[in-house]
Amino acid sequence: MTKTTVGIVEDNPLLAQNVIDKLALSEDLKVVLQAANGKGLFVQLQHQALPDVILMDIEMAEMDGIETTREVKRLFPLAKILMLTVFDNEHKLFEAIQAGASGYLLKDEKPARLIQAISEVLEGGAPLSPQMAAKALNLLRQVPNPKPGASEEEALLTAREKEVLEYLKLGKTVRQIAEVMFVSDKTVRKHLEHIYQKLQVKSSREAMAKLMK
Amino acid sequence: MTKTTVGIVEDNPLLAQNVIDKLALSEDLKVVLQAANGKGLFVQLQHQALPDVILMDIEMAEMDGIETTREVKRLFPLAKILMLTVFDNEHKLFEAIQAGASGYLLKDEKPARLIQAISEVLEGGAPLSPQMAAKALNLLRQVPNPKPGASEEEALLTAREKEVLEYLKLGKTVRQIAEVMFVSDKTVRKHLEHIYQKLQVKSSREAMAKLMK
DNA sequence: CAAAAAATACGTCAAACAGCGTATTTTTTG
DNA sequence: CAAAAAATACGCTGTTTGACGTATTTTTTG
Repeated sequence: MTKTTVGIVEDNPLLAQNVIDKLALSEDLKVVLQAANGKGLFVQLQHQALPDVILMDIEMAEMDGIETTREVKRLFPLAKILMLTVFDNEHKLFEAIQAGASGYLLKDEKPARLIQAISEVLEGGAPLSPQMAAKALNLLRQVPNPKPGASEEEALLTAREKEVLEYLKLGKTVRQIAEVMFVSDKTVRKHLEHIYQKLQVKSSREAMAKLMK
Repeated sequence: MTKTTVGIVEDNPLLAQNVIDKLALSEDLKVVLQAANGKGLFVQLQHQALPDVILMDIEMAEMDGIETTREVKRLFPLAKILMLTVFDNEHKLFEAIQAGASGYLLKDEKPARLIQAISEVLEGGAPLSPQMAAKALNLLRQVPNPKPGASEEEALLTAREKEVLEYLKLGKTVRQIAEVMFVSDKTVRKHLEHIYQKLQVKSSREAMAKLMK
């Protein structure tokens, strides 16, 4: 089995080392990237692959964790980002989630919990410390409509992909779409592949469901 | 230290016993109340105190977990309620949270996790299984309208058909729908046949397209 | 201009889907 | 109560879809 690659974005060297030490206890993890802030992260991502999981500090100078998360998700919609923080601030939690974070932990988590959280994220779960989960639920209860425009995700699609999606939403089959777009059905299927990838769904139905709310 | 009192509301005697067995592994817990549904719970609450935590099944006849939770919270705003379910249904999760649940776990949680979850709840936390947490975050990101829109053509459908259609609109596969509805996939297919006939469409996509305008 | 991204296209495979027939049990209704 | 409708379930068949991999051409962009 190949190791899970991990990236760390944290501006305090001591805390960064602390996290690295915790991760070192697992055989399956390998820290392949370390940066002190968003800028540093993007510089490094230009000549190396995206790690499977990124551990992101929230409080950073230069380009903070929220902003960085938003940008990473924009460029790599499938990126998995785990926020780490010392403060359990409800507003930050909300922002982080909106930005696309997959989980939210306190920095003093035990090594085992941190390692477990990483595998949870890879399996599609959302590791939250109980206090954070409580705040998340609280937000869900209170806010009847905290959400502005829905499909931030559609913006990730290329023009052609959006076009395909439009026809999909009209209930057309692949063949019908291919005809009206004057391309082969293979091409339409390839577009769909990319669309599903970006929207993180596995079927046309899921895609439609996601887009009609 | 005095023991934490626990109540169990679950209409399946086998599953209830299963939960009781898990809780028995902890010295600090004591099951002081057991009911098969909301009605039963309220009858018992008339002559005994509210337990520290209530474990509540979602799927129940008579008075289901969501409705019961809403009522319990109305009468006892400080009650701590942990939902237990076999299905990871996003809609139900949302409803449960709105109703006031403090946590949401799958029924097959390991004993240790269940016991831990109970203490988390008492400490103000919100234990969620990772899958549930992921769904919660998802809801937070794109706060949905859990309101079913009634159209003219939908009126032609039977109750069961409408139910199938709801899941279809959520992007579920036939298999997933069959599981949630406790019927075979053949039955769901048959329902779909009838739905398509009545809506005069030939595929799930067309059906969804027709319904989302 | 050179590199990167997008659009195009083909093939293969397994899973999912839709249509059709049939049939039993439950529920509703006249 | 008896008839009708709905819900349940199985089997069969052909079609469509989704997930891979690969590859060429066109467009965009730094």
